Amino acid sequence: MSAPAGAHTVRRHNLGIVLRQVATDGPVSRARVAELSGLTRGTVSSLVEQLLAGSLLEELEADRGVPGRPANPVQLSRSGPAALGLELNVDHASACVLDLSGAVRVLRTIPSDESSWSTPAAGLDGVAELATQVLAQASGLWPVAAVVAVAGVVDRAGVLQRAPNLPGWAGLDVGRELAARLGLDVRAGNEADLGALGELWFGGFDGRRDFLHVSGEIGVGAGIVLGGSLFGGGAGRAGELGHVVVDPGGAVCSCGGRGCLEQVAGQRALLAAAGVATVAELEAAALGGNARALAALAGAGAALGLAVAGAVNLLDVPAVVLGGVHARLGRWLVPPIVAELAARSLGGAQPDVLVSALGSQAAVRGAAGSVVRSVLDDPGGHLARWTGAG
Amino acid sequence: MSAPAGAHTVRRHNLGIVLRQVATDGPVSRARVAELSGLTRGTVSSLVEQLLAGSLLEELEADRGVPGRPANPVQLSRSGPAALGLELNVDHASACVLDLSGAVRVLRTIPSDESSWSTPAAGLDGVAELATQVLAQASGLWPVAAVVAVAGVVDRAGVLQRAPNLPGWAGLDVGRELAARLGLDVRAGNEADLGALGELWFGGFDGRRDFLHVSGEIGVGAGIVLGGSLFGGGAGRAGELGHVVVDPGGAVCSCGGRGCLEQVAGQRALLAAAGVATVAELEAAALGGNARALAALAGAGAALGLAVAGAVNLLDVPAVVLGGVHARLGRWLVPPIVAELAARSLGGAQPDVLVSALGSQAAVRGAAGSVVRSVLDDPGGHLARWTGAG
DNA sequence: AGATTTAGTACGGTCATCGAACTAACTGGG
DNA sequence: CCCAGTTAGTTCGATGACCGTACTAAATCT
Repeated sequence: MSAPAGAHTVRRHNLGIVLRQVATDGPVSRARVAELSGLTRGTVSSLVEQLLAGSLLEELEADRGVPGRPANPVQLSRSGPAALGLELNVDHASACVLDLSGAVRVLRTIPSDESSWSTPAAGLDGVAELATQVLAQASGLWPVAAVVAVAGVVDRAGVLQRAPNLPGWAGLDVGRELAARLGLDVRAGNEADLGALGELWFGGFDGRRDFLHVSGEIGVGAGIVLGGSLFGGGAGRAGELGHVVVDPGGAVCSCGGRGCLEQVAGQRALLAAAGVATVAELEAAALGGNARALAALAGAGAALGLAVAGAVNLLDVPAVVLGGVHARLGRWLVPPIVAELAARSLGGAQPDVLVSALGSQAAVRGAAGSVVRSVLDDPGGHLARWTGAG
Repeated sequence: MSAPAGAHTVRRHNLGIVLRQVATDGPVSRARVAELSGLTRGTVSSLVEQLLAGSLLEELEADRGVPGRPANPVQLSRSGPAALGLELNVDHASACVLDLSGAVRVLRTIPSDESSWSTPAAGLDGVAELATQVLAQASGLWPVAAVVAVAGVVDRAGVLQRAPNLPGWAGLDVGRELAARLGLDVRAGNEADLGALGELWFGGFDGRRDFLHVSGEIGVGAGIVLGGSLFGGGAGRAGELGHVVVDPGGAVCSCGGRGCLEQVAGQRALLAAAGVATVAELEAAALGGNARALAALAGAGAALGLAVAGAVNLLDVPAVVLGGVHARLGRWLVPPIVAELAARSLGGAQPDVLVSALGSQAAVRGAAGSVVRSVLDDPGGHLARWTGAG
């Protein structure tokens, strides 16, 4: 059953309404918030006062020039609570600080080849180190929480269940480990899922609230956004696209299966098939018309299309966004994907295939963004934690 | 943005809490509701009084025998508002009246071969007629709303988008049509979806809140329940399993495609393949070891398994429930489905394959149940409509 | 008969909203 | 230079709903 409501609940709810109204309508006066939200001006004033006191909002200078008493607009604070996003991937790690408005204040990515991070502990130390660095650079901001994107299946408790591409990491509670190192609340999430959220909030596909985000790194994951929120499936493990079988007789995968999608369309497999060492080389080869590179890309595209078609038909999703490394290779991957979808889509209209502008930054930004989102969703809870009892 | 909250909102929320507490804990005293819900006894008394006045609850005789002042338990009213569920299928129509407790008070099914209902209008009249009959039999109950299950794709506005098995019905706003005939609020929903909800609420798979319900009638649909509520996908059209291609070179389907699942596992196709006329005959033949019947069932099972495997992997659903006609044929269909799932399930555990006890009644009961649910979800709204302004 | 126990009611206090009246601060015109 | 007009924001009493506590009610147990 759910919790009983009281006056306190009402306050909490309305704090959220006001904060989100300010978030969507930029700098805005109390009077206008009242108009837009349906609350009275008096109530809005009281709510705004509390949000200002908790430095979730900040007041701007009065803007004169129009008749009437000048408004004192408020906006999301640029110097208060901040969101820390982390990403822990196979070949790189990233950290990113956002202010409440969602603006990127610091963002750093470092390579992390296996040699330098020989053990999970070393990797966690490395990420924690990176996090403290970016936080130090984010002057005037203090982190309220962090979310870390990891390349593996994270269960609802935050434990990394499976991570075929991060040997030795399975079973680790990454959130807890990092929380201990950083002295911050840290939750872990799937890299593909958080990438999808990053795309939703910062990707510039304005208004698209339903899509499937294919996140190609070493592995291949899919995050599903429906109705503007993440769809996790039955146990939060939906969208494990990387291990859909696209070639029953294909190469053996790290997951134990055979012919998994990521053995054809994952970064490592793709580079190997093209006979190059880096994504940049692959791009150059493809631009130069190299037949082997083009064939590898065509094969990857077809495999992606096959895997995505099933998801799209079943979930009735109107768009597919290519992210991660696949975004950089979009010009070659999109045509075979579109072709495959055309051949396989039932009844409904064929989904659009779009290319992410965020590319490999989607996951960190989504991770940080979900911290921002949690504050915006329940500012009352945030205030209680940080001013009432913290 | 969402609506501002006030004292009124709190009341509404708490009315729901109390009503649902009574719903789950059977006849229960005010004091116990207070204990369970976290509200105070005074508040619960006031809320219960309002629910009694609106005849959503009814008071039972005091139960003596224990020390202390005897409790005056309340329970969901058995003689107040009722829910009307309707089903409009290819070869039958049903109507069902539930009281607030979810108990079936009247349930009738009539055959509806194409000859008797030559036009949609005739069909609608027939269903309306059936509805008035069952309502007349439900003495002491007055219907607050109805939901009608139809064998086709219903969009969010309630319009029947596609109905390959109900020629001439596409484009019809079935809810509005029946509302006009019955003088009741009627919403339309997909038969497979409502069947899944029926299974969730009345199927006896206690505690299972995540499953895929395959509803086999003339067509084959799937309703997906995740976390105890229906998953509709991007545009509410998720789970159109019947037209997944399972045999690219197979028979032409009414949807225009080729080799659709329902051309192998739908009732009509299954009977044809087995060379019998009715489901009862098919059962008898299979029990008698008839080779053709067994082969038809094995083929249908394999095709179902293939179609379901994709859904199960993508959505991460831990169980599959066979409903409709497929429930009756469960003993022959389950083994090939299990085999196919075993061959195709990735990483996670293999889902259970269960057989519905409700069979073809799942959809009507789910339809009526969703009316009950809407009252339980927002009794304040219900009271406002029926006692405040109606 | 009185103690004990539990159910339900009554009442004052608190909190957050609303509506309306009020004050504040600016523009623009005479 | 001053005053009307306009819009922003605050103040204050009323309302509604909850909570906590104290009270009454109606049984069983000793």
